[in-house]
Amino acid sequence: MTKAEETRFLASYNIHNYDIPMVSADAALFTYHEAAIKILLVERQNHPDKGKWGLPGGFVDKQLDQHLEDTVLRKIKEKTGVVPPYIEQLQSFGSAHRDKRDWSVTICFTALISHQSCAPHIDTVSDAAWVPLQKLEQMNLAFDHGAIIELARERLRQKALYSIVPGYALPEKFTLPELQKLHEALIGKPLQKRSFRRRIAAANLLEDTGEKRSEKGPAATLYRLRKNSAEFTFTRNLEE
Amino acid sequence: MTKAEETRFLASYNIHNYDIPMVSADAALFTYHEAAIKILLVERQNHPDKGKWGLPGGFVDKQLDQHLEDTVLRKIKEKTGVVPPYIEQLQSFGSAHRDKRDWSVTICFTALISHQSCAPHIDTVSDAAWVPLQKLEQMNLAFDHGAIIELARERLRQKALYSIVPGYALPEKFTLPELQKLHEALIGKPLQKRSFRRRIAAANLLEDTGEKRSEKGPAATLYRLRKNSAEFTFTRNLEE
DNA sequence: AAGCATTAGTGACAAATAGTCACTAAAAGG
DNA sequence: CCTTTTAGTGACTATTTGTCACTAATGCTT
Repeated sequence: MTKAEETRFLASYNIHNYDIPMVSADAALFTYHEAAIKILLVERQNHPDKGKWGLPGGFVDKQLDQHLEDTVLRKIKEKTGVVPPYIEQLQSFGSAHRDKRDWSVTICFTALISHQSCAPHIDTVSDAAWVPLQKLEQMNLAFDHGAIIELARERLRQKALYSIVPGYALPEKFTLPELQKLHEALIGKPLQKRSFRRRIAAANLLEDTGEKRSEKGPAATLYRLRKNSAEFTFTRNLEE
Repeated sequence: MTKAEETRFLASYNIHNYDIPMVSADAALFTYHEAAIKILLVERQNHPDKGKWGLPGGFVDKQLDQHLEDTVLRKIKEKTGVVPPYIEQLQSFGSAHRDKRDWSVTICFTALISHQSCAPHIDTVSDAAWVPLQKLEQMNLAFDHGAIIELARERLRQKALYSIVPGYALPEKFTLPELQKLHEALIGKPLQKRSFRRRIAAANLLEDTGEKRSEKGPAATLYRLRKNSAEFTFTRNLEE
């Protein structure tokens, strides 16, 4: 049904210009919510791969965008209503086959954001949703977006070993146990509390908000990320 | 003179198609020769920036190239006659201003090769040359290639602290003192011989060729890189 | 109100790995 | 044969992380 529709669409698709590839930018936007790492996915409204879910992104608009990042941020803002506090270029993917229309290049970014800061807006957008990484396996994503997410996840996993970049996926104020649980979720193994906390304290990466919060135990201190703490890297990895 | 020529060229340049950016791929190809880190530069034969030197690279050719890497490897082979043993994607640069013609995106790669393996072919190509990194400061490179090289160099510097990737810039057979001098050149500081050798030995990254070579002192063992030694990363950096 | 389970935060020592540096001995050249 | 240079190693120090028990704060239950 949609298969035949797509075939018809592809047959009529024709780029009659200089023989250059299409260029788009995509975002792997992660967050951490309810003990799960989630990624923002969008349901495609157009061919090809109509109906499948994939990364938010789109073609570079030469009028609207001055830089590659502008394209991604524009698309992220469309879906979430806000601009993420952390964004970094992941890698570009380009080949004759990754898009059925034509030779296509996508410049992919990894971004992190707190769940709360964009939850209100996402609720009003019917075609965007936070998907826990665990649920991705049984999903058939558009294009090569599955492989892209895989790479983004692996890179984020590495960062969890030598930086506190994952902290940008938490709310502005968070506790050290929360940050550790996020790192553990990324790495896939438990971490030593002592090692984890010691190095963060030594590098002075967090600011004490003066507030505390308690759930099932003693109150935990609420911290926020200091400026430029994304740039800091430890010279030694935590044990995997 | 060439300025007016370029202005005329730019005025007549017109992309009459879908309004999409140009896409090219460039290579920062490094080698180590005569105690200096050198990069392969090419003199531009066409506008814009005609006459300036820049990175080897060019537009994606949808007929010739199946993947982005094919574009770069094709261009590298044109200039050096060979395919480098190490290549990795660096980063993409895209903006409305980086190329005077139009909105332009370039996907940049970092590659390493031994000087000897491509020296014969380069000698026959008049518009390509190995340029020591120290000489780059007084050069006015094409486009944003100066900034790209800066980034590639910094990334390579990091790799010198936690991998032996730089080894791919040496001949197939090399000595440990040679490798260490290369790493020191990248890092900009002397390294502890003991620390440097100990970790390489522990990780079993090199294969003893059984041969030795001597210059002004005792004969040094000749090693070659084991397969996949580029993938290995130490969990702890050397001291900077 | 007292007791219990949970857990934030820390003290103290072991383990692993890099830094330091002197030392031996192998080449090359005079 | 002596000197200079330098590949390679032994042995100890320093630094950082791993380990784990322990204290005490908090919410919940009885």
